Amino acid sequence: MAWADVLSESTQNLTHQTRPTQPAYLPPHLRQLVARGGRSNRNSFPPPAGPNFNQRQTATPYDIITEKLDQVELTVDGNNNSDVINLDAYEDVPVEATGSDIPPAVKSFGEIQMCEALNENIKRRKYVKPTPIQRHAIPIVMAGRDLMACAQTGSGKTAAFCFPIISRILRDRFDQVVSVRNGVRTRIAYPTSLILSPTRELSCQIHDEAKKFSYQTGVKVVVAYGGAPMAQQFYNLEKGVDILVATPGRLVDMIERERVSLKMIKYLALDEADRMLDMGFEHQIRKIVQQMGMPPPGTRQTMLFSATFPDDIQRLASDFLSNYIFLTVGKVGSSTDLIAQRVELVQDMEKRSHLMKLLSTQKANGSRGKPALTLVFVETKRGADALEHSLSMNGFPAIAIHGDKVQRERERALRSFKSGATPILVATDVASRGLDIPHVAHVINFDFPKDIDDYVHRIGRTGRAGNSGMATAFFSDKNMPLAKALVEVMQEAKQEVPSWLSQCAQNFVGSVRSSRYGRSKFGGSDFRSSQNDYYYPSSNSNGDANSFVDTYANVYNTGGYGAPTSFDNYASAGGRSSNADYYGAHNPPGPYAHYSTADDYPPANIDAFAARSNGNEYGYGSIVASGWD
DNA sequence: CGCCCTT
Repeated sequence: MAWADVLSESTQNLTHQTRPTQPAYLPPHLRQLVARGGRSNRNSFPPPAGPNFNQRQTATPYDIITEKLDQVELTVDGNNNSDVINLDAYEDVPVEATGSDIPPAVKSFGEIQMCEALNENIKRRKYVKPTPIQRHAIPIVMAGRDLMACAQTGSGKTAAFCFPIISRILRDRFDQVVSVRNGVRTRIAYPTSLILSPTRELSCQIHDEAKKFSYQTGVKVVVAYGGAPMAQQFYNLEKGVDILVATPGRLVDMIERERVSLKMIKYLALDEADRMLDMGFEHQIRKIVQQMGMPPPGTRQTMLFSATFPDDIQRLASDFLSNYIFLTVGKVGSSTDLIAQRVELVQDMEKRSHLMKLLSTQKANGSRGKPALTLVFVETKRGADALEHSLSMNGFPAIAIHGDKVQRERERALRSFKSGATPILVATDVASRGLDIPHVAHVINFDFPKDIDDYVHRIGRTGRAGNSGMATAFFSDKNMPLAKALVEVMQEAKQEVPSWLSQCAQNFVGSVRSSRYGRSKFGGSDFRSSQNDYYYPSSNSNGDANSFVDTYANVYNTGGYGAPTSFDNYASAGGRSSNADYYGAHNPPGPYAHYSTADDYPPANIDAFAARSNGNEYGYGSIVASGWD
C-alpha cells in the first residue's frame, strides 16, 4: 500500500482516546490534515507564510541595546560534591535575535508560565537560573514561534527545547490517539512531538533528559534508534507516546512498518540541525519531515538547534520553518573562553609517538585520584581501532567508539570511558556532537577534521557547564587548507594563535571557501539578513529590506548560570525501554490505558524513577550516567 | 571524502 493511502485510511479512522480528565479534542492542525487527505507536504522556496505572516507589526529599525541583568543569587542547595559551577563563565555572552515580533527573554524560570510539575523537575535538576539560550529560546517557543537557534556547545540546548515542548503538551492536553482499520485498532503510535538527532547515543541522552523533565507530568517520552531490537521500542510506543526521540533511519523504518505515524506531530525539534541537513542526512530528514505525513510548517511548530549553522544549511532548513526567529547566543563554538586551544604542527607519521608523549606528560595530572579523561578524535573507523590497539599495547588504557561497532559495544565504550575505567576514548565523529560527557579534561584532534565546524563541535566535548577544558590539535601538511578557518575560530575564542599557523593561513588564502565566521561575532548570522527582499517580498511597501524585521541584540552579563554539574545522580538512567515492570503486569498495552497522572505515577521519587531503567537485559542502561561521582 | 543514519 502506498504511503498516502496508508495515511489516508488510518486518518479517516483515527480515534481519540480521551485522557481521564479531558474531553476528546481534535487539534486544529489535524483538522487541516484530514481535509487534505494526508497528501505529502512539498514545501516550496521561499517557504509558505506562517500564521503571523500578515500580522507583522510596525517596522522596528535594527537596534542594539545593552542590558545588564539583575544579578540572580545562585545557590545550589544540597549539592555538597566537589563540582563547582564557574559563576563567571558566561559573562558578556552576546545574543542576537532576528525575525518579526520577537518575544522578550526571561530572566528566571519563574517568569515562564510552565506547569508546576515541570518547575519542580527543574528544581530537582538544580537548574537555578536559565542559561542564555534558555532565557531567549523558551519564550520564543512558548509563544508558538518557529525557531532556528545557534548556541554554544554545553550551554543547555536540550532543556531549551524540552521545557517548552513539555509545557505546551501539558497546556494543550493532546489526547493519545489510536487508529482503526477494518474495525480493528492498528498498532500505530501517534506522537505529538518529535525530536531528531544524528546519533543513537545522542538520542538516548536527549531521551534521558526529556524523561527527567517530564517526571510526574504524565508526558510520555519514548526513544527509537537503530542497532537495538525493535521489540522493546515498539512496546514502549504501544504504552503511549507524547514525545518521540529518534534517529532518522530507525524512525523511517518504523513509519514504513506502520508502527509510527507523524500525522499528529505538533512540535518538531532537530538537534544538531546543521548536521541533520548536511550531506548524508538531508535526504532522510526531508523524507521524514516532508513526505511521511507530518503536518506542514505553520501547522506544526519547528525548532532547529545547533552550535554551528552555516548559511547554505540555513537555506535548506528554512524549508521546514514558518516565519521563524533566528537566535544566536554566545560566541562561535562552545564556551570557548573556557577551552584552552592548542595547535601543534605534527606530521602524520609522527602523530602516534607524539600522542603518547602527550599522554605521558598528562598522566600524572589527574584529579581526584583519577586519571583525566581524554577524548581523541580520528578520521576513520579503522583508524580508531588501530589507535586504540596501539595505545593499549603501550600501556595507555584506551577504548574506541565508532559506527562499525555494534551498539552494545558502542555503549560499553562510552560507559567505560565515563566511569574512568578506560580514561582514553578514541572516537570518530560519531562522538563529536552533543554528547554530554562530564569531566572530559582534554580533547585531542589526532586527525584534524575536514570541516571546521566539526572542530568546533569536537572541542565542545570539554569545557561544559562552566568547567574549563583543554583542546589540542595535531595539524599536518594535509590540513593546510583549513588553517585560515582554524585561525578565525581561535581568534573568536581569544586564543593565542601560533605564528606558524598564521603563516600557513596566509599562504593558503583563497584556496578554500572563506570562513563562514568572517562576518559575524556570533556562531552564525541570520542568512535572511541579506535576503530580506526575497523572503518577505510582499509585505514591504517602502522598499526597505529591513523595515519589517525586528532585530535586537543584547550584550549582557549573565553572572554565570545554574547549569547543574552534579545532577548525574538523576542522569543515571532515564527510563529508556524498561518501564515495562511498572506497567506490563497490570496494564494491557494500549496508548491511553497507561497514561499516568501525577498522582498515580509509580516511582516514589525522581531518583527511583531514574534508577529503574538501568541494567535491562539488553545492556542499554544509561549511557549518560555519571562520570566520577 | 568519511562520518553518521532502518534491516
